[in-house]
Amino acid sequence: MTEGQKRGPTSADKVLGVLSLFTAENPVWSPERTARRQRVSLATSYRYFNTLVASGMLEKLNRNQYVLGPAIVELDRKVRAADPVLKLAQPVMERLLRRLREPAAILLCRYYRQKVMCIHQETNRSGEPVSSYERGALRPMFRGATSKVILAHLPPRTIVNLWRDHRRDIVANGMGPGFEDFKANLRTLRREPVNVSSSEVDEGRTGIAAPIFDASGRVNGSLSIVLLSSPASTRVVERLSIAVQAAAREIERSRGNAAGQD
Amino acid sequence: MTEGQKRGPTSADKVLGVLSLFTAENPVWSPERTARRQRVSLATSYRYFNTLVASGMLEKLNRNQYVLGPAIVELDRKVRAADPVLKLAQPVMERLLRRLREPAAILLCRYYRQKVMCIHQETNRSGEPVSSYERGALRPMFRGATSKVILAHLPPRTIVNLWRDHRRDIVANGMGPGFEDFKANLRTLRREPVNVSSSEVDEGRTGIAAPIFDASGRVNGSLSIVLLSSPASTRVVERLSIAVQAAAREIERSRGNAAGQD
DNA sequence: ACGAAATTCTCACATAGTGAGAATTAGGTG
DNA sequence: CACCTAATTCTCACTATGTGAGAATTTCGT
Repeated sequence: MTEGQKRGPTSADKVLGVLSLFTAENPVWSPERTARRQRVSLATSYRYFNTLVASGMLEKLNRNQYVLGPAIVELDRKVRAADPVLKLAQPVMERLLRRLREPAAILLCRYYRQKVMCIHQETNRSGEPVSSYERGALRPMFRGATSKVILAHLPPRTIVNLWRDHRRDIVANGMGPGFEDFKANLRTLRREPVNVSSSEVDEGRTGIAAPIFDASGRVNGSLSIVLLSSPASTRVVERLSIAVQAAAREIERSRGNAAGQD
Repeated sequence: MTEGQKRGPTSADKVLGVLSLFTAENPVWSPERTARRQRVSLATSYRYFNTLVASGMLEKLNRNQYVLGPAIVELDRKVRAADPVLKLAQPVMERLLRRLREPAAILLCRYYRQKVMCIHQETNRSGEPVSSYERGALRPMFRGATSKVILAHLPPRTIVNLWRDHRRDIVANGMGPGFEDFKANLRTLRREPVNVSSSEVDEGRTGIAAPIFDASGRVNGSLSIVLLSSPASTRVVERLSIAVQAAAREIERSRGNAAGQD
């Protein structure tokens, strides 16, 4: 475990790194600003932009303005088409949703880079925002039913890494103060077939989540019901808990696979 | 116009090139197969895969199996969030759809790489496939209302390039046989505020499409209604034509922008 | 058509990407 | 649980190629 030689980022790393500068708040970048940010020359920055534009990952909007490009849209379609879990889950999610009377959303989520990402959302509230937790959106790992139910079943390696990197956050969410406490909390979570959490992510929302496992028993993600209105009666929660569980089982039954490292 | 020196693909080009190997039919690739395909050594191919996995663009599924990764999902969300046309169009599309009684889909499309790409689809047929023309899907440039209405308004440069690269296809779709004929056909298309085409893409479907222009008068894309059932009465088509036009205008009114080169 | 800013080009240099093969790791199997 | 094979990483020498500085050129708004 003695530090291996640190290898500098490769050229392609830096090119791909450009993409991660683009965010919802900052969707437009210029080669100049990027050059400064990445500590490369302006010429090099232009070279990066050109290869990214050539591949369609970026698109030139105007003179000095580049945005994320259409190749990404095309690629995401392929991701959807190739995702076996999504393919199996979607009809199950639709059916589950159709049984609900209250305004709600059904979420399919997965672990990604120490966070949880939404893969698919079905909602019965057409038009307006039920949950901003839509495909591609990330949520914290330690709050909300959707996340916690995944967290609880992550492999030990990953748990250790999470503790190493997010100790403060874990403690702040009442899963501390020590590593042993954290593990004990996860053990407790694992005992319950579903997790129910209220107002942990969005005020007033209640999440009811069940884990989805792959053929070899690893957590593949989670399926959850998000209720718009604050906690209904206990009986309703119980009914819905059984429903998500059943749906998760149904998805598992047709055994797909997907990955998830840290 | 004497050939400039051909510059070989840069390293990053080749790394990004790996992504384009992944398709719906062939969603899983190994470093080995990729190495042969790209004419690089196995070691280099592994290096490519590693940088792509590190960035999340690829994901290791199993031993020798890599698939497109979650970073793409995350990026597409940012693309959606940053797309001003989409943001404006979506509510308009929903409203338009709500007025239709017949099973239908509303499509928002754009030009991309000598093809037309779907940006968003709204449908009133929940569950089952109304149109496989969903976000990220590509369609031929010379068939279907959705495409033709964009084609008609592309800038001259692009038209020339299309003729150069797809003469055969253009002629096969009855827009030939010469370049002058092609241009004449486009002129005719431009005269009509909407285009109506039946069974050109999918058997039995009818598309009614209107172009969307940006602030400086360039085609930004198209808005179209796709009817599931074969051609209704002329009166219905006329009513819908007026509706798409109105919707397209409405989108334009709140002036967004987007790009589109060849 | 003009002028300023954006973008590409040139070129010499050294970094860093490359291939061949050895070394190591990982996963399935008996 | 240890083996065996295939997958993956590592080493290293070499040279291709990515890089920065600045000049040349193009682009676009006015």
